[in-house]
Amino acid sequence: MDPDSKAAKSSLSEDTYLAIRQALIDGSFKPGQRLSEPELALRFRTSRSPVREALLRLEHDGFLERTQNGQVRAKPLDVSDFEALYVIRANAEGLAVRLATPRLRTIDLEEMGLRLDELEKLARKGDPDGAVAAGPGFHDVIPRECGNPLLVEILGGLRARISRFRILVGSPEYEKEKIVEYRRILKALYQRSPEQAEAEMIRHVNRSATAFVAKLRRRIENQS
Amino acid sequence: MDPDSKAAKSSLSEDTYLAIRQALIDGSFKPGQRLSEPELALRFRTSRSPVREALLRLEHDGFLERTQNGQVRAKPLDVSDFEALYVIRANAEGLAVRLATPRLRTIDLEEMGLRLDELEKLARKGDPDGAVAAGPGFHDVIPRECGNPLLVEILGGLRARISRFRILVGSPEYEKEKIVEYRRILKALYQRSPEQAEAEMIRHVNRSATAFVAKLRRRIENQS
DNA sequence: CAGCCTGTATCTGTCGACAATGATATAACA
DNA sequence: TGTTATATCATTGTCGACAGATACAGGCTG
Repeated sequence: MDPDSKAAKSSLSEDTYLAIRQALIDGSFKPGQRLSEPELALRFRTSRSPVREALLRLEHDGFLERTQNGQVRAKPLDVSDFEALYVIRANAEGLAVRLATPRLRTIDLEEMGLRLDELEKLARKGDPDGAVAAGPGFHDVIPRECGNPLLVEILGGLRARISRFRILVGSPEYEKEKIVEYRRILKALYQRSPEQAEAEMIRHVNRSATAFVAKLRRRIENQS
Repeated sequence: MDPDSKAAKSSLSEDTYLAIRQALIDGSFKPGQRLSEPELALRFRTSRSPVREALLRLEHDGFLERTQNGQVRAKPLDVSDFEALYVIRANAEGLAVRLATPRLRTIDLEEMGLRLDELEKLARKGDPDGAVAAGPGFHDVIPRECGNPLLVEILGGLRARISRFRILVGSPEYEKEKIVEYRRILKALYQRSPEQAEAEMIRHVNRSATAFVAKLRRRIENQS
């Protein structure tokens, strides 16, 4: 069997899609930068057809935009877009926990607890990279068990689009509040209270977003 | 200026996309039916390239799915998919009203009130088609004013996917409860209460969904 | 020196072609 | 007659080519 069931069959289209996507997320392709099909085809050693498909998908994913005459550019990173994304994400993450609450097995909660302890340990040692790495792990258990594949897909798309904004502010620094919030969510899960878990999650995501926007605004002010 | 700013520039890709999409929604292409690129190219008098782009977009839109070897089929209509869609839609519509509540001008509320009166009048006269036509009108004012373009897009996609299920149960019949629910939402809007508007909207969408599922289940039982 | 016109170069949308892969129908055989 | 092997056929992924459209550079003019 396929060890990774999510893996689409390898093809030039798929590879090109993933490569361009990565370049957009890590900033190799800068916001606003124009991307021409022949150039990309040359860069990724393929022809225009796979590039075209990749660009089409990325446009649909919200990474690219088209000028009036079909030219493609990396979507600029506006604060307003970020906020629009995050409002929706907060709601979606909230919905995911709410759906997941009755479905999570005790073993899942224990896994999340362990990851949380780990995260806290790393944070105490002042290891921000480790802390960042452990954070998403916690976040992945919930969609995995929410039982709604479409929601998982939507959430994945939102998170990917949001992750692009990190090139503006660097890696996220560790926040003490995060652990407190995670513990609150976990507590609500142990109490099997969907409403409370949802409320805590939404609060968590929103606070995280406002912190990010504040950082973003500082950056923009300093640079201008 | 372009009278319809949403109108993508006319092209074979776009036309083919819209045509296939329509065929999927109105049932000309049946759930599970296989769609081959050469065949579609022939049918729409174009070459495979525009067809390929159209199929790619439709796959991303959730109308199509691919077998393991890349062949494309109209996505089957499962009750579980319907429920997954509707859970998300309920939340998204709720979010949309919540965001729209402080932004709606009185004139918008009056417009919605008028449409609602109209709807009620048609319903009393026993004109289900008219009632159905007036319903969505009410629903469109809110996203239009919610101030979040991404949310509008997501909602549009969800509604389109859901609308495909109508081929299973025929046109929706008029429901008295709908008007009551609309009036409740409108009342919350007049009171400028985002939370209440959201709660009423979610309730409305959820009830509508359960009614639909019930109808669907009856159909399936009768047919089998 | 600024603004306009024009020619050039590039890009996108679309097309047909080809090879490799996989499905399908057919025929041979137990 | 059921099963298997085979040959045929259709389909997808990828490529290069072409035409129309557009942006850009450079020269011309006031």
